[in-house]
Amino acid sequence: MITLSEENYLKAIWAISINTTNKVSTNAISHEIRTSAASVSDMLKKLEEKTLIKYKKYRGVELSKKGKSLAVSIVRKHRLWETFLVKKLKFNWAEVHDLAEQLEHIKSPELIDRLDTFLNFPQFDPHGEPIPSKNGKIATSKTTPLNTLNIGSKGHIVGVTMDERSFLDYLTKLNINIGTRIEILEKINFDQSLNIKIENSNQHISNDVAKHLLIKII
Amino acid sequence: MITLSEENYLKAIWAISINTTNKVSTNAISHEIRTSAASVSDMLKKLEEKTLIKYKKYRGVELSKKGKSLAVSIVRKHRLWETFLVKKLKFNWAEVHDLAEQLEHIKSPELIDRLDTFLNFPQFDPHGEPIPSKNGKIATSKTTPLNTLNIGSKGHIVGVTMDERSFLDYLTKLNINIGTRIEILEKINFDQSLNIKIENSNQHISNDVAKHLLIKII
DNA sequence: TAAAATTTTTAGCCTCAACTAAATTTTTAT
DNA sequence: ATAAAAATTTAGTTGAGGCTAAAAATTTTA
Repeated sequence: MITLSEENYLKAIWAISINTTNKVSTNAISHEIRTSAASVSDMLKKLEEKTLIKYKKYRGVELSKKGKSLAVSIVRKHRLWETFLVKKLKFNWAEVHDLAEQLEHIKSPELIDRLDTFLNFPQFDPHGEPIPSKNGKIATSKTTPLNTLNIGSKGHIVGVTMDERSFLDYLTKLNINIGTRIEILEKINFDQSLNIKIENSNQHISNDVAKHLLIKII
Repeated sequence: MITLSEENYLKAIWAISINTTNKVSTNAISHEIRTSAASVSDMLKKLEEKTLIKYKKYRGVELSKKGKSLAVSIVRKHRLWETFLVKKLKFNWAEVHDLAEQLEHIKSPELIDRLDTFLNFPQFDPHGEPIPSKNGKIATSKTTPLNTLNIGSKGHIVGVTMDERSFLDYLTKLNINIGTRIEILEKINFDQSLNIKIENSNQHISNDVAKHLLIKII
């Protein structure tokens, strides 16, 4: 049986590894789940023991086939629950992350398939992230982080790659949501910040914010 | 912060204490949650420490006001989740207990109130048990266990007081559900078993089954 | 390429919530 | 009213999953 804590480690390793081709380091994991490197080291031994990861001391870690499939199934649960919370219970998108962190650990394959059916097989969660299918497939759409676009580019927001409450609350304040139209007006060379047009008003955002916004270009 | 295990103890103590006026014994709890009496003894000390129960060594236990209110809120969550699973996700009533045991521990008062609203403030769960209101009120309707009725009594099933899967599966096989019409035809003196009419067919059930069926007499 | 800095692991300890075995208290029966 | 039985608590372990401090391995830098 896999424990709640093991599930969180698998999810963290998966989340880190989508952004790099390298093996995942102990330190990266300890940052991701806010725990000590020593605790991570301990846990990696247990996960290796259960053949959920491939791990050589000091050499980083990657998920095994079994580990990856488990990690993806947790992500599927997380995103389906978020969709339920927003679509059916009328939570706003900034509120649902922490709740979904709890709900994703409920054990029942039957439950999650029925939830999927009830929600009519959604493809994306409230933050625009793709919901893995039952067999582990994850839709990818050609999207670009806002900070990499050129001046004059137009498009609309299709996703965010950060689910911290403070970030989402800030977006809400800026009137940015999934589907919002956006245009790059100016890039400030000094700090890579951007002047953009959001629907019909002009705004200034930092590079740090821009890099977490995914745009579909028109 | 209250732990998952502590929540289960409070719920168990509450469940036992609705059937007796006496204090709840260590042994009764150990049976209810299938653990050793020694473990219960340990836990009672912790709950007393947190002022969730009133406990004197060797003298049994009762819930404090705070403990009772917590226990009832867990029962509320359990029954609302069961209602959701049956009404919205189309599970059958025998399947939902174990799932609700997991879901009842999700921490978020906001979530459970929204779920209540989404379900349109149900009064009873799929087993006919009353759902405590937000402020802890529990509806009581004058119902009678089937085994205490006299020959000739007629009524219909309004609830069951046992949620083990094997029991509910058996009821389903007998065609017994919430709302089913029932009439007492004969009582066997030897073992207190009953011949009853269910809708239009005659059946024979043990006293052990009958005592967990709640009837509203016509 | 050797020293310094960084990363990772090991060692030892802690808490929680279980367990068994033994001791103690309470209840029941003779 | 005792002795036997039953119930309960205490004592001592265990395993998960954290932690800090110290040791070891790897990487960076001068």
